[in-house]
Amino acid sequence: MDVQLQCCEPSLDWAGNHSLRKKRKPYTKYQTLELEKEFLYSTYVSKQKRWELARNLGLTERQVKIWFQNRRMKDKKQKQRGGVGDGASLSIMGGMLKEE
Amino acid sequence: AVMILRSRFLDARRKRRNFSKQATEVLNEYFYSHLANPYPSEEAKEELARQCNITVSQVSNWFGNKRIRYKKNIAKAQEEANMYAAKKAASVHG
DNA sequence: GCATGATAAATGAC
DNA sequence: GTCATTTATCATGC
Repeated sequence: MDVQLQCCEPSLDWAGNHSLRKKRKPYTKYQTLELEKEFLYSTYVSKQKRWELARNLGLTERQVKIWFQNRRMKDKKQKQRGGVGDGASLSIMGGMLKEE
Repeated sequence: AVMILRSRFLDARRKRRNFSKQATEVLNEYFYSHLANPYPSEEAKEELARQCNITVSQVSNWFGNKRIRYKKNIAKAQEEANMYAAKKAASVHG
């Protein structure tokens, strides 16, 4: 909880109004799946492919570009974190399978 | 489908644990003592991570959440204050 | 039921 | 391009 009142110094310049920013809108399962599919072939997308993806998924080319940038960062972060085998047991798999 | 399963394992949200009271204390202490500029350097993050026994990424996550939620609470409190101030003013003149 | 930590879109510095 | 952020959302803890 942050109920520490600003008693003396409300001069927090870092808390500026970034409120003109476009609101984050989660992508659909289909959009994410198609993007992930393309990411498997190449972590970098050509301009032609980017145009096709944007058109087929109802996204802008800028959104596709940024998605691949964020996806590469996620990939790097996961690799830094010591790969996939993090000691997860197979017994948990069963619970996941019936969710989808 | 296989990809989704793998992402489920990699998604740490499904195994989230609250930080220890001491760790939260250390982080809050830094945050409020640097309220004018609550952006710890990479070195400071590493030191905080060591003190709190968490990763640097977790320190970054904590400060990111702390900044936005602190700012939001300030804004909400201010909004509430303005609302009651306006209500009081209206009742006086009404 | 919200507080909290982690992740997903989106921006901007460089 | 990377990368540290902002912000909303997700998933969990309690």
